[in-house]
Amino acid sequence: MSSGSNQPNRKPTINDVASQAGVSKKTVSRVINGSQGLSVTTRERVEQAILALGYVPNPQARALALGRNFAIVLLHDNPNAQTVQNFERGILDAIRHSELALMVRPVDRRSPAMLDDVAAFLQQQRPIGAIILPPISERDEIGALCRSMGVRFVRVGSAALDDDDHSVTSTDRIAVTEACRLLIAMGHRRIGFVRGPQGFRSAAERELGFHAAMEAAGLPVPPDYSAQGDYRFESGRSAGRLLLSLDPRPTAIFASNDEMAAGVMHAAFERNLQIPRDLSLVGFDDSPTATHVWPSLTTVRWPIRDMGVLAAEKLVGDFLPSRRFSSDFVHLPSELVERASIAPPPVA
Amino acid sequence: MSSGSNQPNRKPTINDVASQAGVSKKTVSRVINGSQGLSVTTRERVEQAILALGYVPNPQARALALGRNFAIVLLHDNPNAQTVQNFERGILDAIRHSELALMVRPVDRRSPAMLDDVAAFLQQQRPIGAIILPPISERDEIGALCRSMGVRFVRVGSAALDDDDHSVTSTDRIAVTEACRLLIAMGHRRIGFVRGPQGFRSAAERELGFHAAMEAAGLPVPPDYSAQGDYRFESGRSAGRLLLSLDPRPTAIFASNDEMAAGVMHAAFERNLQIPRDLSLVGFDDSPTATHVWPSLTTVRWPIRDMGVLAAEKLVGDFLPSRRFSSDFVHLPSELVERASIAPPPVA
DNA sequence: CTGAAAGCGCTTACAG
DNA sequence: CTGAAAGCGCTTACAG
Repeated sequence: MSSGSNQPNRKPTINDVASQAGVSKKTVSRVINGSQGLSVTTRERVEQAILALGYVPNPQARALALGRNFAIVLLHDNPNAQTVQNFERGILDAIRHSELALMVRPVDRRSPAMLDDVAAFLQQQRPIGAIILPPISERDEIGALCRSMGVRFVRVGSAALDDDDHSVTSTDRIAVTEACRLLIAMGHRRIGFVRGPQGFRSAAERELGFHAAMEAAGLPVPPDYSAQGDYRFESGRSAGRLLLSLDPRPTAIFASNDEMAAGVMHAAFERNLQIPRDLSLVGFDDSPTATHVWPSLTTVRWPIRDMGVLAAEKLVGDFLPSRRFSSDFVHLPSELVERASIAPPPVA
Repeated sequence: MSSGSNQPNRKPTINDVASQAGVSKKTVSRVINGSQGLSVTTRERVEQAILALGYVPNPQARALALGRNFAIVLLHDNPNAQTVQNFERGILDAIRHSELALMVRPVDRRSPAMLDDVAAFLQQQRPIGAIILPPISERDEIGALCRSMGVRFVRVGSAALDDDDHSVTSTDRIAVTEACRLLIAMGHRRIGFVRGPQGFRSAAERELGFHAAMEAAGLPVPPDYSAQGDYRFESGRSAGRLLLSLDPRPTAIFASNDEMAAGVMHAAFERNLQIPRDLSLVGFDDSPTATHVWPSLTTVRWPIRDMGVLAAEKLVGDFLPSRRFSSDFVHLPSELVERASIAPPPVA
């Protein structure tokens, strides 16, 4: 835990650049910040001095002067590690060649002090902006909080949660409708549904997609063919046991995420049912689990990493050297991935 | 993207506290930083003023004055999202009630500029310290770099990578030996092994654990009963196909992580082998996959989250209000988790 | 045990 | 188009 020794060649500061270029440090500052209205000659001279000295602006000093940290914060309370990690990757992809850093801040959705915690954190760290993941992204108060604090923000979700400048959205409903339409086209009539947790917008959207497909096909949706889950494996197994004990039992089940689909698989195997021969199964997320289970799981790919990129670009596009999505982009498609877990229903 | 409006009651600064308490700001600074040698009366007066005003030190100003950011950075190039996420959780658990923030920095192991990138990042962000995950934690240069820059660091790994102040370690070798001993005790004689990627210390440790168990039991380890993998699912499937085509084929396989174990399962099912009836299988990590596959996978729990806590406590214990591990702690046990994927070998 | 001065490395009005 | 002055909110020697 030694502290730094005084390096012979200390880091060059804005003053070094200024004297090297023969200008004031204000002018150097203008170059760093890409301000308009500088003579080309001056700018070039400064840029050369910056290069020659290997000057890099000190983020701490800028942060103090600006009252803003050159960082963006990822605010989340998402229980799924893979999901969070993929968002992180996407954000980091986007800011890789920028001067921005990523800070991570998990919050506790159940705590009554959650909003105060977030407020205190933003007040302290003063990031340029925040990217907010579901499910907390779905709470309007958190958008209001960021607005009132002058912190940029983007809310990520399975449906539009805010205006286009402040939201990034996947098309879960459409994708689920498509998946169920495929099952119906294969001949399935009794399709079970495992719900996501109550109060989650993603869960609601996926259920709406299911109902849309069933209605369009004129198929009934008896209440007992839907079972409540909470996005976790255990809840999927319980839901599967329930649905598979129905008579007649469903010939296909859509689970609102892959973890619950894995739980349904266990319920099926417990009853010696084979997938997809006796039961077709579709999940949602395209998580590693979907490829690891046997048979591999047909699922909907949730474009998480791309959503992370888009959210970061929307948030701090003006700090990025390049971007992948155009600035008015909002919706990223969730897409069906066909694998081995679906087949036509058994001929009764 | 509105910028902040001037709030009627701006944040109190150290000056406000100083005048409220009737002391100099230097004294306030001393209280904030817990310096020795202050009269109890003075300290109490300052603490009351801090409470009354709701004062919180401005991290940006401290960072500039100290030349240190009140943050720790997680440096990693780990391909496994779940692993990274669990470390993050552990670190965040530890620093929850501190003034520290967590920054995440993935790096590219293959890039020749990797060390320069890390150096530039540390130079810019000036974190208090860095927690370094495997596999890059295994490179001694990265420890040397942190030392030379006066940045605290802890290297996490499956074996001691540095002195006790700078490393947190799991006991992979012992745990794998134990797992294999269990297989042997069940009656297995031909045990296949799927290696992790070359050059990874965790992979080497796990293989050493396997060999130790086999040797202790006087069992041969024919070279073709070991197959190369890279910790990814596909490599596990390939390795499984190879091992299961041997004659006589192994009655049990140890895969160096769960993802590869899932791949071996696929290879077994492709050949219509049943697990554990025809083949016993053990993985490593206790990742979600281990519970999601059917049959659920016997595996070794890698104590990632605890390692994250311990690493953070070791790194910045002096900034934390409380700690879970004593400061001289280094080794955290990897433990066997018995599930449904192992059984005695088929009676030939 | 406590304080006045100077400084960390930037940026923001305000001039000219 | 460019600059001198003041300030962001802390801490570090140096005194006393």
